[in-house]
Amino acid sequence: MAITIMDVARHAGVSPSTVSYAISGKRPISPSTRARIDKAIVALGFTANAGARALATSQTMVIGLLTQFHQDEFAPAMLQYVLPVSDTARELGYDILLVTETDATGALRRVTGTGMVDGVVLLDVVHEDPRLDTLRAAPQPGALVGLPKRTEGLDVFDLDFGESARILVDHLHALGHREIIVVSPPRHVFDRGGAYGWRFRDAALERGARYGLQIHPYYGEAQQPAIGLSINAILDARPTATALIVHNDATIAALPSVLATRGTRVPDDLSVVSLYSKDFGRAFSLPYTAVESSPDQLGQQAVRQLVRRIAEPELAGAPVTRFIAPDLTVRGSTR
Amino acid sequence: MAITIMDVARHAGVSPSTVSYAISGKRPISPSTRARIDKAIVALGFTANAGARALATSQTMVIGLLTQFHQDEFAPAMLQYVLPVSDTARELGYDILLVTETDATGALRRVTGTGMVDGVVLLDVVHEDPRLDTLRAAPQPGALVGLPKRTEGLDVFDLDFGESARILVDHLHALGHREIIVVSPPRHVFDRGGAYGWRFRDAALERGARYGLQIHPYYGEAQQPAIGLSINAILDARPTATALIVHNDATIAALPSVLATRGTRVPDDLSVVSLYSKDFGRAFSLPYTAVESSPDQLGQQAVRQLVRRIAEPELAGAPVTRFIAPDLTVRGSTR
DNA sequence: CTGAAAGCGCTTACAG
DNA sequence: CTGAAAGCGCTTACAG
Repeated sequence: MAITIMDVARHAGVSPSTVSYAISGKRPISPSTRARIDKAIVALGFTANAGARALATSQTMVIGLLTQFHQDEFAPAMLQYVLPVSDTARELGYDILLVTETDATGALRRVTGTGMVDGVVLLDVVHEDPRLDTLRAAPQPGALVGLPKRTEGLDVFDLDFGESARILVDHLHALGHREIIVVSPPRHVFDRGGAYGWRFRDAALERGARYGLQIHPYYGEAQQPAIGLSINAILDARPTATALIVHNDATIAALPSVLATRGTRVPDDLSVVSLYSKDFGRAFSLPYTAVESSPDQLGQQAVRQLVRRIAEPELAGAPVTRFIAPDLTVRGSTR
Repeated sequence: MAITIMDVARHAGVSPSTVSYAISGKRPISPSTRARIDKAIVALGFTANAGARALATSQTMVIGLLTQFHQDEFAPAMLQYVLPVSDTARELGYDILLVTETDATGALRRVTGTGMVDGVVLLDVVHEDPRLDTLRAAPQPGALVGLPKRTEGLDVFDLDFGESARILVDHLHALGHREIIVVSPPRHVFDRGGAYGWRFRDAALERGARYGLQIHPYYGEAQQPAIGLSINAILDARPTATALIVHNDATIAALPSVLATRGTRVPDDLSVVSLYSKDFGRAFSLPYTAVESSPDQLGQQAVRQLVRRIAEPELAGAPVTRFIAPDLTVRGSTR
């Protein structure tokens, strides 16, 4: 049906292999032959069949993107990761197969087993992620966004949550705050093994202890109206606290309206700092001083490393675990 | 490298074709043969190579999902469409190739030309969408989400924005409101040809005129702080208006905080109605009576129709343009 | 500089 | 009920 390399060859009066070489540039072609081939390609509107090429080369030029949408997750945060991965992949010549199935392990087995992809990026990796065994057994390489318990043999990329917490505590400490509330992700994130929760919280506690600060850690909520109720309860319970560190997407997104309703002014009544990306902050109009969570850098680095491993396995070297250095953006929400 | 149908055949002591038939079920296999084949498949961990299968059958079992991310777009709204499309596709046995390139037309040509996909879903279709000519020329079928000017030969799915506007005007009219503000999408959405903008606004104006209401249409903004400034300016300019219809994702998301800051109470000082999806409302904790924008239904219907056209082209019939019937959810934001 | 041929791993008429 | 063979549309050693 569609037009093939045979059609182009006939039209140009050469053999199919010559057309193939002309396209790939893998061997010299005389100018006149090349011209005829180019003309034929344009005239017939030829594009090489991806399946045939994949079969012949064992390369699909497709990367699988494995997302996880927990039912209780704050959805708007996900797209920030998907887009940079997709854009970086395309820059490097790869397309993205988006895999959103609930049965993530089965899905991973499927896309690697069928050879649909040359490699995979796993998003939202948790402490004991069931996908990792499957990934290790797969013939294709993979890159993780999110730090699991065991990183052996895997390329891992994550924000440095510990350092992020220390930067925020340092910032508040330098301003003279002595009693600080920390709102973590919801409890179920900890239960599920989202290590970023305790990595951030524990670092904040430790740093606070070193300075002799009072740090009050709380689990946050993921949805309204629970968010508003919990913030109000926490602030009521800690009337002498002067600063709030929010490490919770849903809570920080709702915070402006929660505080406005409560009549709490930032930074006059309360200093607020957080951790979110530029895009997220813009979407939700967040005015808070925050560590940039850099989903674009994470996605980009993961894809680049993955492609390196796909393209030149021998040169890619030992597995890496890379933490993005946090970057504080001051927005005047602290006093 | 990976294990093939030949390996399975050898292991089971049958021919490769028999293995293929056993897997596809396209011809009867004796119980004992079938048992040996099944055992071999499990023992070797065989999964058919997708590229080879695609080449042999000219079916990839992949659907291309063409998204458009306008730089000024309100990103959190996009994922609502992506997920239902992906989930529905998987239910029907298809994977999703996610295409996010800025050069949407070129990308569409690429994925259809290489035969990477069996069909495509175009998201966020505008009035004069440059992708449509390419789609019409492609050998694969496509389904649109969003109504273009010319629908010839295409399957189109969209919310009934006209009816949505009428339902909201009717609702306010029945409550006795006589002067109503309508906030539309940003002007650049109209400029770009996002027909949902004027379909909604014009229907609201027409309906209002029929009842003898005063309807004040305004373009909304897409980002803070412009959103807050514009809402404040509009409300100041129309002090006698008693109701606000918001057809603008970014504005409705910011409205609770804008109104709280302003000291405007809903519904005591102002009745507010809008148009957004359940998930969107939950993510942003929106308390407004609204028409449900049903991205899940749109995505699902588009994929189902597309798969019908892929699987049985002759039975799929003439192209359809289908409008989802709007559904009002009353949340008590009107008086 | 170019061509003929084998092969990638499946599916599916064609035979029996 | 099963097998041998052709073919899907490319790529790439092998020859010249």
